[in-house]
Amino acid sequence: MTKTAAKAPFLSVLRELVTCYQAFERYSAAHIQTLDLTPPQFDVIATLGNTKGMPFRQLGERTLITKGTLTGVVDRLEAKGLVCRDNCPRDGRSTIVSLTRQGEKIFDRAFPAHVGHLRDAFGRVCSEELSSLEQGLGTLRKALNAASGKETA
Amino acid sequence: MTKTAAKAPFLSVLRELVTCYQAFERYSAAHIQTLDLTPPQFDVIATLGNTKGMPFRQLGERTLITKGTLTGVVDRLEAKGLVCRDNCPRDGRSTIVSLTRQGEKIFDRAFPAHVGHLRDAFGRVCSEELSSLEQGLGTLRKALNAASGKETA
DNA sequence: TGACATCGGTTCTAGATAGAACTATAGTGG
DNA sequence: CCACTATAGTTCTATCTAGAACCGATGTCA
Repeated sequence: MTKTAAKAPFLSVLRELVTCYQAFERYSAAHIQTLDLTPPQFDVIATLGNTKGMPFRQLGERTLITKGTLTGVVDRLEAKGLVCRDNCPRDGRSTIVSLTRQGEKIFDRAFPAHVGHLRDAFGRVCSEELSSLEQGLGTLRKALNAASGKETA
Repeated sequence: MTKTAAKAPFLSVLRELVTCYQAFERYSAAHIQTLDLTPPQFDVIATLGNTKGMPFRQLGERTLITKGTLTGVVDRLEAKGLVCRDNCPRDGRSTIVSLTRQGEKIFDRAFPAHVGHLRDAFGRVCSEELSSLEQGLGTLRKALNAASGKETA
């Protein structure tokens, strides 16, 4: 009967977290796809927008993509002509990634459109509930980090 | 300036959803890894536990893994000797996946342990907050589904 | 200044992912 | 009973993923 394990009450929160996240991913990805981009590719474009470019390391921190993965994502964006790599004059190890002219065009068009798309969904939830949700998620995240011994807050 | 787009208030909820989900994934995966399983593999084991097996289709619905992906996951579990495929006597198209003896042993050991691991984290959050979180996530999920025109509720 | 640790990126490996095309079986309507 | 359609899994393609091993450039410290 897997007695204590079977129906711990928190498992339903867990399932909701997963399905909600997946619903968001699907919703967001469906729109991004119409731009011929993948979600990580869009993430990179969105992060580089309105900047003069940044090194790989920083780009990875902001997009939450690990460096090994990021190399491939940037490769494909470079192949599409949307970003370019340049040597960092200050540090011979470092590579600066920035949007090309064409990448900026995509950003200017796609970013506001995507935020608008998201607003269509999030706007259906009242702001009190959103802020309570944000707080609850923060609490859970801190609990997860604390439990994994990292105390990352 | 990407005026309307730049700092829509819901973007912070969004970011929290993503980071919280990732924190959960990391926390959960770290434990599962100690069992020499990947998260999807564990999902399959957990779903098959205490059942007599089920067809691919049903297994995919429950684990939220699409069928093309599921084939590969089951392949690897079969290679490890934890699950087996059998022809469905009722339907020649269908394949029944079930735990082997060894798979059941893993399940009996790993499933309660994993739930306990999760409880270590979720137990740090009071149950009122958890249920409020569950409700907020549900609301958002419904909003996302509604906005994508599916009205899936 | 020369040994050594560190850091930024790339490469490699194994696995997961969705989606589309494909195969074979099952059910359905004339 | 035969054509047609739908369904269950597999295969294929392109991408993403983390993590480990690697390589060249930097920085440190003795």
